[in-house]
Amino acid sequence: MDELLLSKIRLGAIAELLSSEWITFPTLVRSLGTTNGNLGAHLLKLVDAGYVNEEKTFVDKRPQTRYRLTRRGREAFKKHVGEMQTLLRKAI
Amino acid sequence: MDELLLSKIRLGAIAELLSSEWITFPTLVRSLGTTNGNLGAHLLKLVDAGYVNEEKTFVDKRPQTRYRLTRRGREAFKKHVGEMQTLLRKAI
DNA sequence: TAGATTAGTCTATAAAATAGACTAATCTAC
DNA sequence: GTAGATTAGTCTATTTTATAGACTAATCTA
Repeated sequence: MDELLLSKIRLGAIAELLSSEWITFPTLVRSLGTTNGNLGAHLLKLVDAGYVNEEKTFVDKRPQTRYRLTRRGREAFKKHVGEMQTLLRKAI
Repeated sequence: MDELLLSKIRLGAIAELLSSEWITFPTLVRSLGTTNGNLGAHLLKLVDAGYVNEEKTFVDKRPQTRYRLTRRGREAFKKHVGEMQTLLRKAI
């Protein structure tokens, strides 16, 4: 079981990233309804695990950090769901 | 998203309970490889949420606490898996 | 009766999540 | 140009949660 995926914020971030390409930090803060500090800590874990890529650039002379799901992150999420489904079969 | 189900120990307990009827406390401790105090705390949350029933009896003059998944717990787990699947569709 | 075993709770510690202060830079309006 | 507002993001302190193991109370074994 993937402990990284046992988190509301991290799962929410992955959900957002599943359907788009790059998403910026402030966009994720708003869509997840959390705070800068909290999201920053969670994203760091996802980056460290290789589940998301982080890219720091400047846009209009302002810093911009954006994130994208990696293949590895996508596969990890699929695997996680598969494990849950396997468990669920026992429930029916 | 059901925060109660975002826990390795609690998910593990539910996985055990999905396939059987009543399971005793020490059996769960052994199968989950955790400690008494830890499991006790997690089971308390599941009981408080109405996801599992707790029954305290005496067997051979010894106390025995055993647990069983409730319909509500089963449904909550199903719903949780369903939500994960919904997310996953975006990933493929 | 002494020591070992068992069930389970209680408590202290460790780890994780969270909020918001803080820094540094740009923008706006005077 | 400068004062105040805004933005991005990091850092730190606090709160919450998870965890381990001590502890209690009872039974069993020799």
